[in-house]
Amino acid sequence: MKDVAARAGVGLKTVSRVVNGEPGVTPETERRVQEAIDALGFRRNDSARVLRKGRTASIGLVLEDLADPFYGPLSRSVEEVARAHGALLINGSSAEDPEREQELVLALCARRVDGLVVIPAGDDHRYLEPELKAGVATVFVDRPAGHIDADVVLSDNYGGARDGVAHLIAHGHRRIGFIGDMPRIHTAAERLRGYRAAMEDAGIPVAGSWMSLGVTDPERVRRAAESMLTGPDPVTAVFAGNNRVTVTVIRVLAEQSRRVALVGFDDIELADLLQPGVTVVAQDAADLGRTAAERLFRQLDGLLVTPERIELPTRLITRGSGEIPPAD
Amino acid sequence: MKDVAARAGVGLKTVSRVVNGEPGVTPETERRVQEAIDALGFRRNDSARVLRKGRTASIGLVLEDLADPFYGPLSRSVEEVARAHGALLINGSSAEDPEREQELVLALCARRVDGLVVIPAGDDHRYLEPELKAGVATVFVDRPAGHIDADVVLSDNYGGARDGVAHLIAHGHRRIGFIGDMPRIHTAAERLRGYRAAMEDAGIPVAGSWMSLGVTDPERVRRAAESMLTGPDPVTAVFAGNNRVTVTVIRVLAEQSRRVALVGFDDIELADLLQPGVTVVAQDAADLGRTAAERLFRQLDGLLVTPERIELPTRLITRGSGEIPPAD
DNA sequence: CCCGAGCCTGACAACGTTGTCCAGGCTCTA
DNA sequence: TAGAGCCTGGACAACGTTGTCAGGCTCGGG
Repeated sequence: MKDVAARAGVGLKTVSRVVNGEPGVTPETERRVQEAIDALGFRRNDSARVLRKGRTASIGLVLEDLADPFYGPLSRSVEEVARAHGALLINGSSAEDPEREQELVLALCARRVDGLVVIPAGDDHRYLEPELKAGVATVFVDRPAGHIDADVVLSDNYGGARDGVAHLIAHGHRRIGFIGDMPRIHTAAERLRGYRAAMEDAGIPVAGSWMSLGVTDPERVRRAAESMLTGPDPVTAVFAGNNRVTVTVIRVLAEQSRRVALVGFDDIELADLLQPGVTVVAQDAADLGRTAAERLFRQLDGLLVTPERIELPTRLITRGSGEIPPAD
Repeated sequence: MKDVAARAGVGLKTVSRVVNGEPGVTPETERRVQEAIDALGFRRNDSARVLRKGRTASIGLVLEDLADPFYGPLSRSVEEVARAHGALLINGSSAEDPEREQELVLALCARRVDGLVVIPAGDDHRYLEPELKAGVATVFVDRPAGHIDADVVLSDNYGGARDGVAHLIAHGHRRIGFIGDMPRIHTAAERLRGYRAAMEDAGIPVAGSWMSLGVTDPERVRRAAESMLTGPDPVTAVFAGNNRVTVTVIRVLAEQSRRVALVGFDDIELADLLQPGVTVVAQDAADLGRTAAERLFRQLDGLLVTPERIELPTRLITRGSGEIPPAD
């Protein structure tokens, strides 16, 4: 900027005025400055600007895995809202590791992002307290924060799972398997709770062998599914706790001779083209992201004070696999 | 930091030393400083640090759409490499709009990212020249840069498409349709070129009605597919130019009474579970991202000078749909 | 006992920008 | 023609950090 000022023969502040489109500069002067800018290929240094102004016009998004088809649309919708507010998005994947989550969040705070959208991996976020006090707007998504009071936007995991399982029960199933992630993950625990509630509502006692918790890699999901299908008290239907589990279960069911019903949590692409189509409890990832980001910016505008918990509904999409009758 | 220094009763520089783990501080002093840091919830301001040191330890990634299942893994692998180098990733979607691409890239440059990974939307990148001269490391991915000399990492779109079409020809097809994106997009043009080459190699003249270029939204892809299936010179096989086209074509083919062969560019999830399984030319998105990011950091280490063009191979995965014989 | 070496520590400038404040010149009116 | 008021432009400090350098202290050797 100094160079530009020298070349244009004006003061520093005048260049600043031109760069920022501030009023009070003669067209003639502005032209000279603009010329110098183009000639020197000058671009304002936003780091210095941030230092002076205090706002970075950027927000951070910490999620589990950018490559997961559930988080892609979520991330995109957060980005859209950020863009509408003139902010950039810094992205980080925690890989479901609480330590890595904390490391990422603190790195983002050190960058002085204006706000944070966090899909928590850990269950204790007291480390964020100084930052919150310092004014970093924060919204949690998909799972609530641990031990701190903050905004959170999530899907109705409990209700969705309960409806999905009730759907199977309504089609005559009584022996229904559940395969989900570790119950330490909020969404997984809620979905399990929904499963149990639906079973209890129908007066069906749940056998321990029908539930598989904490398995998530394809190989172990496969073994879990096979064992509940061939065990002493074989299930006639399976409720899959998330998109990755669903995909593996589909593969296992395709190999079975008898027909087994399936309802999965999370929609998956091409689910309607499979034989049978896959019945799912769908949540709207983009809507989660949008809602969270909008709330974040409302915080930044100083319009919000009390943290709130927003729950978005899920939707049962019937496509065939959930309507298969029990084959005892 | 000033506050910390005051509270610990030491100089500014001493606090800086403690924060950065620099040697030359008595354990006793360090303890006092650490205490003050904890008490005040101090966190180093990286903006100021950047301003002083000149490096931001962050890189920018500009792609078309974070929600596209092709870019998720790519983005993730770039992030992994960045993480390994202690850098954060700033993400932006251009929505295939050249203007928005430029806007994003320049915003990232103003933030003084150390490097850029760009999946270009436009075909003229001369606007980047001042930045390149200023030392911003840059690698283009998936498509080459326009009018500037820069590193680029891409898939063998031409070869992949040629092989895919040749595969259909080898299974007896002669009337093969091609549905792809606008030829102004490099990948689309290359794949079209591969299609033409395979046809020419086999001595098959291509009818204009067999090609649909520039359609990309589901509705128009559907119409294009239907018209080449029912036209005067109906095709017996379709080559789909990208993942989104493939998905729509699958839907259309599922409605047909006769069996039509299909090979798609880009792998899609669950492709193996459909009836028939979808034969595809797969490119490795994660590998593209990783290769590009690694090259970026080698640039940053000053190890590279001459821009290079790196082409990664594609892989034909046969699953059934591409092996259907022609039904004349 | 004195001096030099070596270790800690802190003062200060600088990074590039913007907000504040003031000066100088111009116009317009009385 | 003089004074008031407006408009343009520049000097300067400050944002929070780090590199440079110098000062003061301790300790050991002469």
